[in-house]
Amino acid sequence: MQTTSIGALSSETGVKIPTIRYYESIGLLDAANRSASNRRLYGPDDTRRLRFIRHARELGFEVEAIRQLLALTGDQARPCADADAIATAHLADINHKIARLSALREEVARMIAEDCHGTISECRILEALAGPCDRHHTL
Amino acid sequence: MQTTSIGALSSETGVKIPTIRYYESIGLLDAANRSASNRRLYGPDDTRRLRFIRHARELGFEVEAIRQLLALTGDQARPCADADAIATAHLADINHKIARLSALREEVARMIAEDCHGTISECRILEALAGPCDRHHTL
DNA sequence: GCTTGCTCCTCTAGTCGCTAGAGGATGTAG
DNA sequence: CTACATCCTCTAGCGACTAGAGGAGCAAGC
Repeated sequence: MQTTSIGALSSETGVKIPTIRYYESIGLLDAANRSASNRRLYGPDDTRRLRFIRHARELGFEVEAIRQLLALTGDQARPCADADAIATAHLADINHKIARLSALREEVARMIAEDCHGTISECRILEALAGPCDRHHTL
Repeated sequence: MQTTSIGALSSETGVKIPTIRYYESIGLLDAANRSASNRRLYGPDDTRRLRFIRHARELGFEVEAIRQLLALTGDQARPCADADAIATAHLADINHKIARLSALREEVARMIAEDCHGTISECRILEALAGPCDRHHTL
């Protein structure tokens, strides 16, 4: 049942070959069965699992969180409040990041808007980065 | 004129001591003068420069961008269009990150809203992560 | 059968921006 | 004089990969 090479798995899932090997090395993927010539062989289950991992990574879940989610799938009877908790914590984290980036955008945009009049010595961007108390000094 | 220890510089600027040494090692800060007993000594210029670096890092500028900004400050006559270009590129990057995180937030929020009814085997979160074509299989 | 070129293997080291720790020297206060 | 704080250098670790060396195997064309 295991006929897929690592290269085929890679193009099926969009995960690079070294990354697949890396996932194996950290235990996110089980060690693959090997062919007679020691090449890794994969089956459909591996494709699904790797797609799950990739998708979760794209959504910004950390490897540790993915490990937990995968562990949950091993226990069909367990209440999925656990998965919910992981996702909810992740959502809070996302909101936090967005808030910080938005504040940052304001600041950088303001910096650019107040731009300069020709030379570095008058540049508002560098002044803005130097901080409120340190204008007109050398860096 | 150079009387400040690394510890004092650290508490003045909020940059941790190992980080200051690290900045020196990568050339963001010049190698500090040393006391008779080989301790680093800093003056007000270092404090300003380090504050600039810290502020720019907090704003998410990468070390390489900061290096460029600092290089600009060395040439007072140069048009600050360069600084503007760096900041503008950074702003575009921030906007891109915000857009991606917002899309992500939608997806994770939807995932959570469609939550489960008791057990893992029915959990929408895990299904959502498995992707559109891979529901109801083992991972 | 042989060569060419692709894929695969393992292993090590590099990326970024720090952070932590070992092990030792020096400075300061009581 | 004894603590203890602060400093020094050096090495290794973090997360999540990525890149490269050096070698083996495999499939296709001649």
